[in-house]
Amino acid sequence: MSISSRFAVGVHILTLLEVNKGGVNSSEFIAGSVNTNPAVIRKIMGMLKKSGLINVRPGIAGADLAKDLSMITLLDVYKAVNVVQEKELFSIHENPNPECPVGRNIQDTIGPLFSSAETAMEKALGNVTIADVVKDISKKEKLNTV
Amino acid sequence: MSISSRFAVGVHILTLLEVNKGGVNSSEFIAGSVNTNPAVIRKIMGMLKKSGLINVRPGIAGADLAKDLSMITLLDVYKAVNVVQEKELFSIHENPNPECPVGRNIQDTIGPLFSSAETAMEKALGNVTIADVVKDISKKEKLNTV
DNA sequence: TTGAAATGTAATCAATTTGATTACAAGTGT
DNA sequence: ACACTTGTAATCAAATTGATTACATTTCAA
Repeated sequence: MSISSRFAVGVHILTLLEVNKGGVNSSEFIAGSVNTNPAVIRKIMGMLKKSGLINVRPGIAGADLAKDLSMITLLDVYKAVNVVQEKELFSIHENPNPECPVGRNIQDTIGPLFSSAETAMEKALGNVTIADVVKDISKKEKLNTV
Repeated sequence: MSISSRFAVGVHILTLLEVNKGGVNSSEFIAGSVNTNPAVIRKIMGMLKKSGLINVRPGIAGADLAKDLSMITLLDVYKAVNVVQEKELFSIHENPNPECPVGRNIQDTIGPLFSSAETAMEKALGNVTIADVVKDISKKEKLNTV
């Protein structure tokens, strides 16, 4: 299984808010860039808003970043869109046999190990910001334009 | 979404093969410890076998480890049970708008970033072996027995 | 103040995945 | 020959995803 593309879309949205900050970033406009339904965008924007990453208001078209580009990490987005619940990247089978030495301990033993791996992944996400994403896209655009 | 418990069950199986290496580790016995259906165990064992982690033969009851405990990492198990396809821990939305600067570059930009995070996670899994798991369970058992 | 336009949010739907279950062919040893 | 086990496919309910539709609520301008 893969982690929901809601995460990638969240990054897309934030990036677009910056790149198109001169224009009106309505859910419909963003949906056109992402290529999905405006309602999907609004749902994700609601999550980004709830986490304090963007400003959006009912009735008013458009949204913008609530923080500096360089202060928003991919981890912030990842957490915001709830693609994985805390400590649940890896699921562990429930109700193993308590009468078996392995069964009665396996959960407590691998739980922390799985958490460490999950944390390592999150740490990597925390080292990248939306500013980095915008910068990379700018670089790619310049190369394509030459 | 969470990664399939097939991974956790895979670790459980390998651990049990060691802890109960004196006995006959049939799919039925293992299923009793994991608390699931024998067919589920056989399917996972088939994957572990295909990756060279265990020995199992048709018609012959039981299985055993094909390598030294300390030479089997959680990453080996993770790869063996196919819970996540290569470079696909994070899914990225398809068909973003090619007429938008963000849309036409977002995939190539976040792809490598997501891969790095995925690799960080895998590296953490690679640092732990089944021997470590067995050792931890032994420790817990001794504490419980006192 | 009326109406157009946008956000917020819920409900529904098809597609996909998971784990459980059943069934049975094929291999093995007594 | 027979009992037992593995290998494997098919089926099924439950859960999740993303798309879609619908509509209440909010805002602002005419």
